[in-house]
Amino acid sequence: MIDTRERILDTAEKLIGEQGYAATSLRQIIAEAGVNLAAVHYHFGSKEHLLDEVVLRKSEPVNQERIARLDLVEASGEPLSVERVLEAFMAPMSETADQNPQFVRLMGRMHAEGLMPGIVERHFQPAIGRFLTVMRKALPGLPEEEFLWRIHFMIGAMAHTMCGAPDYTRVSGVPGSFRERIDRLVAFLSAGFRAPVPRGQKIEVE
Amino acid sequence: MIDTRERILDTAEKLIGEQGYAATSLRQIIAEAGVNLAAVHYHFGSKEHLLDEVVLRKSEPVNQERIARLDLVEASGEPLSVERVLEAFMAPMSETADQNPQFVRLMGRMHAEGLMPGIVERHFQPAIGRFLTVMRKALPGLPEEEFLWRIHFMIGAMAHTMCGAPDYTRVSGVPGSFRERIDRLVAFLSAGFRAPVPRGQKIEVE
DNA sequence: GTCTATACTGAGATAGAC
DNA sequence: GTCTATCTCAGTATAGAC
Repeated sequence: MIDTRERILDTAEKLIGEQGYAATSLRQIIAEAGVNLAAVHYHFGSKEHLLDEVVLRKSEPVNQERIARLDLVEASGEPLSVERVLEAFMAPMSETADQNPQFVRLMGRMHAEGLMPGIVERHFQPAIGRFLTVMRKALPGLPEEEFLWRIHFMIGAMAHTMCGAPDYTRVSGVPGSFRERIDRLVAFLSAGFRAPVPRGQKIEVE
Repeated sequence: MIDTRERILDTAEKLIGEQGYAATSLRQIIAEAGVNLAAVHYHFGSKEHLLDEVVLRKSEPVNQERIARLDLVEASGEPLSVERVLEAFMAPMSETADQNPQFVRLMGRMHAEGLMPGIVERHFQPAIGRFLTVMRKALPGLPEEEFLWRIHFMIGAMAHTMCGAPDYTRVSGVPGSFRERIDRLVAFLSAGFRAPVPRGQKIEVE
């Protein structure tokens, strides 16, 4: 059989995006792809490694674009705008998302099943490292510890917004592009990153 | 066997907290609890329902406390402070977390395995509904759609901070209580909720 | 090198005796 | 209420045909 490997990848991407990783058995994938069970283990070694290849194929271009845009922002000269750095990191994701619903579905499944941390560690580290470097330059006055916590808050909000609960758009009636989500998120996060640093046990701003 | 049900619950809570839900088999739970496999299905129906009972036992008091504090804040009279409402919602979680590491571990596992959305839907809805009502009063000028998106961002940041990646505290050297995390998070989110609403395609603040 | 056929181990679930 | 025995289905491993 020609292209056994590609047919497994394509079918796996489709089924895992539709049903999730845990709910999709290798036997279902091989039945729909018309290949033998052992061929999966020959080409990929395990179900987990198969997933890795499926994700890598789609996420690699996004992360390349992220790094390219971050390089551009950094080269534009300081002082860097927090908004611009956030935009450079998030826009490639939203643009891919708006054009490729299947990719969004897949990443949403990964997030919903708690598989994102491992995937991020294996495939997203270079782009994230680049982002941290440039973002740090945009916030020179923020204490390092506070900076890291705020990055942490950002990651949570971003993951939940890009990968989780897309049904929230129903509320307004309009479908709602990812581009719009990102605009809202960037405004929210920029304000958060610029917030005064809390001191002492209780915060008494207001 | 007396107290079969309770012994199953206790053992399940311990093992799932240590190893995760998927990695803990019913056979391992029944071996350590000294009961029969079928007893689990008799008392709980399925592995999933067993997990529900385990989580409910621990999360119910936290959500009760949340509602009580939100009632207090609302009764204090308007205008309500965004910080106070956020504090009322998050403090019970951090206090329980700082006192009960096993509960934190369990919730962290739930989050890491993508089981939180279902748990939230089944057990946290009343407390969240109460929070939304009071929070809305603290932000009367914010458009409804933007309000909902910002709640969404908050949920993501909060889930990631309370349940995910506690190792981030290593960076600073100090252990870092949940109380401290909440203070930082409240400051960050309050600024985000008060950010200007983005209009048009691109944001040009700065 | 690629792939097929088949067997192995362990999971959750269930029927029915006691 | 509890337990024994059994069922189905999962991922994995291996032997050997082409």
